[in-house]
Amino acid sequence: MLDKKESVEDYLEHILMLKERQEIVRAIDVARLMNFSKASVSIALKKMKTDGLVTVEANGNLVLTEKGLEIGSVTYAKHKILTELLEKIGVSSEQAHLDACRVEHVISDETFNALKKYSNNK
Amino acid sequence: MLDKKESVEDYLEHILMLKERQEIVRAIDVARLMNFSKASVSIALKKMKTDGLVTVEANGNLVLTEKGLEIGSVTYAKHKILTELLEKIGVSSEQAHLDACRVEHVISDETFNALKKYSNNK
DNA sequence: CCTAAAAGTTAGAAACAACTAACTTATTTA
DNA sequence: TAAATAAGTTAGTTGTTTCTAACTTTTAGG
Repeated sequence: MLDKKESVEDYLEHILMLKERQEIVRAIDVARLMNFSKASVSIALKKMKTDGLVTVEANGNLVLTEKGLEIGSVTYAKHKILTELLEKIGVSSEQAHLDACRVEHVISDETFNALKKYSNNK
Repeated sequence: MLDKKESVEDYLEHILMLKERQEIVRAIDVARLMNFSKASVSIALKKMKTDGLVTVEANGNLVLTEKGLEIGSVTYAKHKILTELLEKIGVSSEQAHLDACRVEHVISDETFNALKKYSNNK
């Protein structure tokens, strides 16, 4: 019943978040941001490398592949729109963020598009 | 990372759905509705009995305890509101239903209340 | 340059929730 | 009522993702 999808999306998204504020993003940065052990991140990255979602440069810098970027950026976009919408209807910033973190993994493209459209029409 | 919460909520919610259309709800009905094996339902019910969420009558009828009813009805209420809202913004009925099924388990009370309020104010 | 700290990996374990297969118990129906 | 069908349980397995502990590798400071 449970997806592996969710976990991968989360990793990719957090890598992108880190990329917004630093050029070099290493496994340890991901571990700290997500509050996971280095071991968990290492294992997850191994799988994501195998699946062609990420590559690692000589200095440890994580680079998303086209595929990884696609998944990660869609997830991140969902996150932003959801947070925004929740805040608009009165949810506190922190809670909106937390809920968006979970909801972003389970909404369909159809719902995402509808939300995007709604968000634009204010 | 994944909650057991989600699974329990789902079972309780589906029992309630069945209660809306039939008086006697047995394990087999839950299994059919949720598309799970009898074994999975049996194990889940065992735990839910232990946790004081459900009781089973002599004829196999499942009865939610106060606690079970509380959790199940809140989940079901979330489901209904989410489905309604998604449909309102143009998501197809089927997809709205599917997404609600997943989102309902991960939104906070704060978000739920905000959505309820928003839903009432049209 | 060499040692100490930081980063990364591997091995092994624990939860959790689903599954199949095989079994028991209960209910129908001929 | 006996046989067949339906319902429920148990045992054992799988897959996923996290953890800790111990190890190796890399990086930096003195």
